[in-house]
Amino acid sequence: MHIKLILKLYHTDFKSHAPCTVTCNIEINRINRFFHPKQKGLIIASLWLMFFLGMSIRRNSHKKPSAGSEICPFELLAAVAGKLLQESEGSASSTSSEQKEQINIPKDNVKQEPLEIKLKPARLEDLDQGCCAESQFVPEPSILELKLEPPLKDSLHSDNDSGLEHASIVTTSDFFKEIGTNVKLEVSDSKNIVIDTPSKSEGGCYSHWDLCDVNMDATANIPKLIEKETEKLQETCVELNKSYSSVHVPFYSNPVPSACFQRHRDNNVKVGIRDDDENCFSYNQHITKMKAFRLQSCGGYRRIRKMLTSKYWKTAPKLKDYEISNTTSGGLKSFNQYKKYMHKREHCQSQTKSPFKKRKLFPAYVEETSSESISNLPERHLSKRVKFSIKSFIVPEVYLEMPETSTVGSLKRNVMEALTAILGGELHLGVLVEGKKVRDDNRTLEETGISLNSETLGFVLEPSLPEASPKQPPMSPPPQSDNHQPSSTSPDSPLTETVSLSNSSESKLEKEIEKNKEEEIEIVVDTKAKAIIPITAVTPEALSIVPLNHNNNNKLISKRCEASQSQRRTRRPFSVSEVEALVEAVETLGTGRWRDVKIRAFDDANHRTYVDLKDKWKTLVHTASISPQQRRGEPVPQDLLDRVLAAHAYWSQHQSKQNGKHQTELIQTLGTPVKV
DNA sequence: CTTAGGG
DNA sequence: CCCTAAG
Repeated sequence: MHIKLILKLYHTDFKSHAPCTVTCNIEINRINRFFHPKQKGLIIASLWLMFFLGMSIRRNSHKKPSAGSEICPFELLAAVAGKLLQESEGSASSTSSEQKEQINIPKDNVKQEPLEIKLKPARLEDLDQGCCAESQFVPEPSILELKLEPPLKDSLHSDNDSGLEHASIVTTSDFFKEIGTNVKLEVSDSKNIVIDTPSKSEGGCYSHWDLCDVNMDATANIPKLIEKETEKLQETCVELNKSYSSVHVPFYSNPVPSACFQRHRDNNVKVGIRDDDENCFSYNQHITKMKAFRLQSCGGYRRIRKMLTSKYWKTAPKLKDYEISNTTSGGLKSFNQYKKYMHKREHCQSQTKSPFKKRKLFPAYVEETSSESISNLPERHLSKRVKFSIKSFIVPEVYLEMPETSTVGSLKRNVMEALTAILGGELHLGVLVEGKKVRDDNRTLEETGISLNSETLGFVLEPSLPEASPKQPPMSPPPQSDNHQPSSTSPDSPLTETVSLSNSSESKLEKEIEKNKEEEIEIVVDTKAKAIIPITAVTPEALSIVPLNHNNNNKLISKRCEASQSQRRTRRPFSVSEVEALVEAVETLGTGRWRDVKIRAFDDANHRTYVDLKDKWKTLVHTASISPQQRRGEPVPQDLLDRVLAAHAYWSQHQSKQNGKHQTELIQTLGTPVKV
């Protein structure tokens, strides 16, 4: 499938001669390659943007909600989505009967190989017909072009014009970038960005979308701007939905998006599209940051297959016999090691994109708008809100071995037994960030990077492993009732969680041994979020049951177990303020007393161990000795680096570790080494 | 448990 | 950040 949607928005200000262009390219082909076919949510998500635009055009140009017979952008997009999804389904599983539904669009287009859609009401004047004219599926690659009108100067509330009048900013929104899209926003008027949809229906030459009346100060980030815009866009869409509720759009296997529009209790409007594969994307308020789904578990599937066909398969008795038993810690450890080993393998494989069958989670991440560079804040005054939307949980991986001669029936039985053993027992919930398991329940969202590092967040179900999770005291066993947010106890994360879940478990024996039980759980945290980042961070890491065979299996098993125990911590770059504190402490304490440094300057930062501090110092010294160009990450003020060098020199000379009386001496010694 | 260093 | 050998 090679669908490429190109969407261009031309934002032209005819009042001034400062044209603004918003270009948005969505290459679905790429998406298709990068993500699991079943991750239709993403695809649909990307199409949503188009949808919004299409809706807008339509509304503006026709002012009538009726779908009519004409195909408008929305339908077009929907159709494409359908097509795309169908492809995906087709390749994924062909026998399923559930996917017989066809896209309700002209078939002549369905088969099209490279399909580029071009809607081009590029000019205001053409908008009206443009929309319709293009509504027929154009066999030829086409482009959707919309002209966006800038706001009227007077309609803006920008009174105090900063000196950035003609600053041109080009940026890329995470959202688009992540889904293979590029958004360029050029703003000639740095203070205001307004995106309008052209329409001659209004008195003037254009009508507003009412969505991008964003007025931000000149220093605001463009991304933030885009956020706001998208936000408004979202709202607009919801509104539109009302009038479109009767429109039947041939979204693949699923009637209408409107059916998915739901309202959340606390006025959180949720918009989502659900496909037949229960991939439901919920757009909570803001769609700004749409993160790509990370595939991380394809390896598992492959491995299973491989194992199945491997001639090295050992005869494996009943799974039961191998249930992770908490016999001896030694045994457990070895098991963990196996996990680790496998995990690493998977990590490598995860890079390769390939079709696989695994259900993913769709946690959504939301970040507060006013999020200043949070990472820089000395201490969090404002606690960000994080929003989660968990699509489903993956059942822990199950491994089993069987003799080649065993029957499919026995295979099924074994699988079922294994699953029952896992799911029947106590389940724990694992929280993954960047594919790494967060073990400490007491860490806050911030600390774990869930809020900051919005990359990936995932949840996995795991059987209760007595020994494996020692420091996790009383975690509510059933995942359903589990808040499972490590933040629930965190002081600075005043999150209000609403957990609504519709538990629909079903079992399905996938091709080989795989099997998933699904539980749709939706967790909405907070209310005031600005951006949503659907993420898929499922590590196949979940616990697996491996036949503990007598001999050489133990080795692997051992590795596996350890993985669940030693997940690499999430990376948390030191902020400038932290560096400052570190430097200060080292200046007085020296470089050989990291525990004291820790106590002195990072006593409250549980996630900074003295080893971390030592390491940080090491890197700081290094950083200070290289050219600024070679430095990466958040730049550390030069004066701090100077202090680092000075302190480093001093303490290495004074053989460091002594009492802490060096402070004065140090100061004197250093005198005023810091030359501004 | 801490340090000190290599990875 | 992790891992570990050495105090």
